[in-house]
Amino acid sequence: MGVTKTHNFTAHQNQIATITKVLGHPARIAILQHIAHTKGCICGDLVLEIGLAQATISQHLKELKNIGIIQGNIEGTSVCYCINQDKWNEIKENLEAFFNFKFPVLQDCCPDI
Amino acid sequence: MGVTKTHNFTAHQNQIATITKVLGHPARIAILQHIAHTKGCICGDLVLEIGLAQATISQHLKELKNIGIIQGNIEGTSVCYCINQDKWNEIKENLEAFFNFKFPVLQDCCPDI
DNA sequence: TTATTTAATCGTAATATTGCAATGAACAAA
DNA sequence: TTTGTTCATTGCAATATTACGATTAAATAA
Repeated sequence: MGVTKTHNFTAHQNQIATITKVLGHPARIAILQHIAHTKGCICGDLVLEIGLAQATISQHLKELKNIGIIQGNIEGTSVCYCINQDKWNEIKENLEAFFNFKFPVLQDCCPDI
Repeated sequence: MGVTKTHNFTAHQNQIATITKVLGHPARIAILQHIAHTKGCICGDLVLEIGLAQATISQHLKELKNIGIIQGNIEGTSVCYCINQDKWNEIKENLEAFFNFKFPVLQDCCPDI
């Protein structure tokens, strides 16, 4: 146990959960914000900015790369990370679609009882 | 070592991460969708619908309650869960604000190199 | 009262995540 | 070449999460 039963859920449910799971760590939120604001930056910048060990930052970057929201270009000994804006927008729209569910008007919690 | 360094991050970063972390499991996405579509339902319904044990569903419901996105009303031996629409909208706007970051026009990844 | 129903909680096992030191790989500079 | 720089990967320890059986608690029904 401890293993999520992915097969119990729809592809869409798993997709939303995969994305939000990656977003579900403050270091990764901070990394996204920093990269977005600086138009790309190398990993070393993030170590100073965020205050976690280089290995830890590298691991968080890997997870962000996994869902495609960032990409890295090698530049000599550095790596330049930046936001993949297409993927960013795709994820944004995906979450918006989830949250834009139209509730029945004036829904109460258990109104009949 | 397995413990997130919350103090390294801003309150806003932690807030976004807390919310997305809770959303980051397909069972919880499925639960939200089911509750939203049925205008509230008891826990037993979810066990049948989702195919996890009652204890597991109850645990997921607890996490959703923790961020306030659902609420439960006791009705005899049952509990009626429903979406807290105010909180739902608050979370929605929170995530939208995060994703509505305006990137500099025509940003390339490392355009100068 | 004694069942029955329903959901929360407890206890536990399996697995995942977080974080870091150490190491490795690739390149640049001397 | 050797040395230094930068980031990825490995290996490990600590902690968190997921899942479930068993139990408990609370309300209802018989």
